[in-house]
Amino acid sequence: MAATAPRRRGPRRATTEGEILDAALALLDQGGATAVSVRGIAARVGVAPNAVYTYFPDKAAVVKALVERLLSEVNHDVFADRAQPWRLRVEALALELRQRLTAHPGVVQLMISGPVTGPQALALHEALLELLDDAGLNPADAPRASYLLFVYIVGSLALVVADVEEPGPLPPEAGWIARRRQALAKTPADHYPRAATAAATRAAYISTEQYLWGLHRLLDGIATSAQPSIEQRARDAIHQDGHSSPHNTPATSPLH
Amino acid sequence: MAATAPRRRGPRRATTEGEILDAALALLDQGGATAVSVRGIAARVGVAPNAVYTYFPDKAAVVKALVERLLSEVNHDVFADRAQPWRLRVEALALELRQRLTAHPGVVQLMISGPVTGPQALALHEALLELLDDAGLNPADAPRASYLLFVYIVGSLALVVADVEEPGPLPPEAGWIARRRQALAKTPADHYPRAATAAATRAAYISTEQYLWGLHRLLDGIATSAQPSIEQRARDAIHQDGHSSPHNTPATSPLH
DNA sequence: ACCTGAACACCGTTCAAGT
DNA sequence: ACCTGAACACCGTTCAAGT
Repeated sequence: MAATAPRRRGPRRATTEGEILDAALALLDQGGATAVSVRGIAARVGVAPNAVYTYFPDKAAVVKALVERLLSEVNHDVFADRAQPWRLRVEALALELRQRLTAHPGVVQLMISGPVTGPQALALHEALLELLDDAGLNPADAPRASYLLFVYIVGSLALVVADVEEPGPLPPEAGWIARRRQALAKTPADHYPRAATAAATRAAYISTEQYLWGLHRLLDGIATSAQPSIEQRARDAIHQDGHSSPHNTPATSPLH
Repeated sequence: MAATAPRRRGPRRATTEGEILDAALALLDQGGATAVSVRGIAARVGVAPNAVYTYFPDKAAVVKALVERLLSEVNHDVFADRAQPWRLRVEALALELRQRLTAHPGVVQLMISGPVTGPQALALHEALLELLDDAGLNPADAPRASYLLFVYIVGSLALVVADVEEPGPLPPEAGWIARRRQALAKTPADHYPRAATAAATRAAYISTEQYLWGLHRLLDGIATSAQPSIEQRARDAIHQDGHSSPHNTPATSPLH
C-alpha cells in the first residue's frame, strides 16, 4: 500500500497524510468522536476542506486509518513472552489494549462504526490466535475464543466511554466511581430492590477491577470447556487424542 | 413522568411525542443511526425542525427515549420462569435481546452513545439480578456477572452491526457468512498464518452460533467461580456457609 | 499531484414572533 | 402550549478550475 514515494527534497510541507491523521487525532482527543470532521481536519492543517480528498477517498477512510494508527501503538511485547502463563498473557493484552484505547476515548466509537479489518487489527488477531494456541486450545476453539475476548474488550471499552458525556480524557477512576455511586444511590428500592442494594457494586462497573473480574470469568470459561482437564492432560502426555495439544502452561488463574 | 395530560378532544393531532419516536424509528430502520436527525424527524412528522424542541430538550433526549422504547419491547416472560435452569433463562434473555435489537440494527450505536440508565434498562438489569440470584450467585458476584453479560451482549451486537456498511435490515445469516468467507479467504497466509487457516471460522464470527458459543463460555466461567461446586452444594444442603444459597437448578450446560 | 472557490444538500440549535 | 421563519454555525462531498 505505502509505495516508496519520491520524497520531495523541498524543506517544509510534511507527508501531509500523517498531518491529516495528527489533526484528526487532536480533534478526537479534545472533542470526541463527533468532533472528527473533514472540515475540522482541514482547518487544523491549514488547508481547504476538499484538499483532504487528495489523500483519502472519504471520511470513512480517514477514520479507518486513524484507528489503524492507534492500534499500531499497541505494544505486542507485553504479551509475547511464551514462558509466561497464557492467562497472564491474555490479561496483559487486555490491559494494554484498554490503556491504549482509553487514552483516546472517542476511538472506540470510531472502531465500531465499521468493520475492523486493517493490517494492525489483523496482526493483533494473529497474535491472539498464537497465544491461544500456546495455551493448548484446539484449532477450532482458538479463533472462537479470540473473538470472544475481542468482543469483551471492545464492549467493555464502549460502555465505559459511553458513561461519560463530556468529551476529553476520561476522569480519574476513584472520583468517577464516587460520582456514579452518588447517582446510583437514588435507585428507587421499591421498584428495583436488587439494583438498589447493589448500587455500590454498580458504581464500580466502569473500573479496571470489574474489567479484570469479567476477564477472569471469561478465561475460566475458556479454560473449562476448551482446555483438557488435569486428568485428561495427564493422559494426553501418553496418548494424544487429536482434540487438544497442551504445550507449556498450567491452567491456574493468576489473580483469582 | 407521563402525567395524565388533559387530552384534547379535537380529532386529528395524535400525541406527537409518540409521533416523533415513530419517525425517528423509521429513519433509524431505513438509514441507520446517522439518519436519525432532528430535521429528518420534523420533515416526516410534517412540521418545522424546531417544533421537535417542544417535546424534547435536544436530540440526545430523543435518542434516549427511542432506546427506551425499543428496550420496552423486550419480552421479559421468556426468561421469567424460575422452574427453568438458570443457564437456559440467561440464554433466552440473550437471544431475546439480540433479536429485538438486531431488528433495528442502528440502535446499538445509539445505545452506546451515552449512558444506558432509563427505567426500561434498569428493569432489565433488575430482572437479570433476580435471575442470577435464583442461580445461587452470592450478592457480591451477581451484579458483576450481570454487567459482564450485558457487556458481552452489547459488544457482540455492536461488532455484528459494524460488519455491514449499508444501512437497513441485516442480511440473512447464511449469505452473509458466505460473503465474509469469500473475503477472508484472501487473508495472506505468509503474514497471518493462523488467521488465514481460521478463515472459515472467522467468517462465522457474526453468527448466532458464535454468539451462543461465547455466551456458554461465559456461563461456564460464572458458574465455575461464582457458584458452589457440586460437592459444596451437597454440603450446603445441610450446613449453610453464608457464601452461597443454591435454590433450584443444577449447573448443567443446556446446549454444550 | 496538489490545492482552491464555489456550490449543493445537509446538520443541531436558538431566538423572536405568532396563535 | 404549540408551532413557525429566519438565522447561525456547522457538516460531507463534488465539480471545474488553477498551478
